[in-house]
Amino acid sequence: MEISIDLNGSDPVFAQLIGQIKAAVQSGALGPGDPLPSIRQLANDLELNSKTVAKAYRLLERDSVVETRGYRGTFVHPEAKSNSEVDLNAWVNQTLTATIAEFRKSGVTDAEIRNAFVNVMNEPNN
Amino acid sequence: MEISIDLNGSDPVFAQLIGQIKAAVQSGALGPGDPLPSIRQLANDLELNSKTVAKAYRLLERDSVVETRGYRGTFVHPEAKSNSEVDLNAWVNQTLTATIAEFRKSGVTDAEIRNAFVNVMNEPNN
DNA sequence: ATATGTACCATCTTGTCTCATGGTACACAG
DNA sequence: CTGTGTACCATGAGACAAGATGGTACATAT
Repeated sequence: MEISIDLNGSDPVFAQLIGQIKAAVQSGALGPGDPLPSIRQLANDLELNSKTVAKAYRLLERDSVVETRGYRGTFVHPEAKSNSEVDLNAWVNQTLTATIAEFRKSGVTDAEIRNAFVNVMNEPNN
Repeated sequence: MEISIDLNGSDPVFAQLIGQIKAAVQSGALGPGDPLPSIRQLANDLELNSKTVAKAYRLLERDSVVETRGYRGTFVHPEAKSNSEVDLNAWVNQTLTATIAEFRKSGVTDAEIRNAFVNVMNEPNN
């Protein structure tokens, strides 16, 4: 499992980590149950902050590509391969595109859309 | 038609202008066909930049509260009263609230939602 | 002791958007 | 020549968030 990080790239580091691990899963380089390097270990190898690696692992676990077993470490999820193909962000992107297109078609200003957006995001609701 | 602007308020100036003109329409102080002060005139009276007043007028016309007749000036729209009750922003707010709630329910991070949002807003599509 | 993931505190830089400002210019009509 | 709305150029201040960093601490189990 070789991971290379481009600090000068436009993609954030944590996203590069996610992308490369997902790619390794899909190519078969990483199989179900395979152990991943520990957060601190990987951070040390790549000379990154442990919080950055932790962030990538946290998101990978939310997508069920990775499984964390407490103090025992992090492992590839049994259904990692199929789960790594699901793109939550693509769905969010499509939905937002359609919604915003409708707003604009109705004459709503981009500034108004952005304004409403931050209002909704910052509301104490759920 | 008396308009007072609070520079220290949290609401932006152009929004205060819109609000007060809509209020004047709903109270009957301004009736259909009544002329509004010209952009430069009002800007001068309130010691504002003409672009700020122009912004307010532009949005009022989009909402059909006001009618611009080219070089002749700006006038209250025939159906200004009913149109000034329609709240475009409320619709945007409700729609976004529902959409975002669904995202969150699916485990999407706020940071991811925000990221997707700015991507969609900045896309060169229409 | 050592190592696991995780949680909280915090700072800093970078980037982007809003709001409001200013200047200049145009076509139009009185 | 003056006044209408409108359109471009541009800039500055302020707010906000992402990304990444650092330190400290915890319960867990070997």
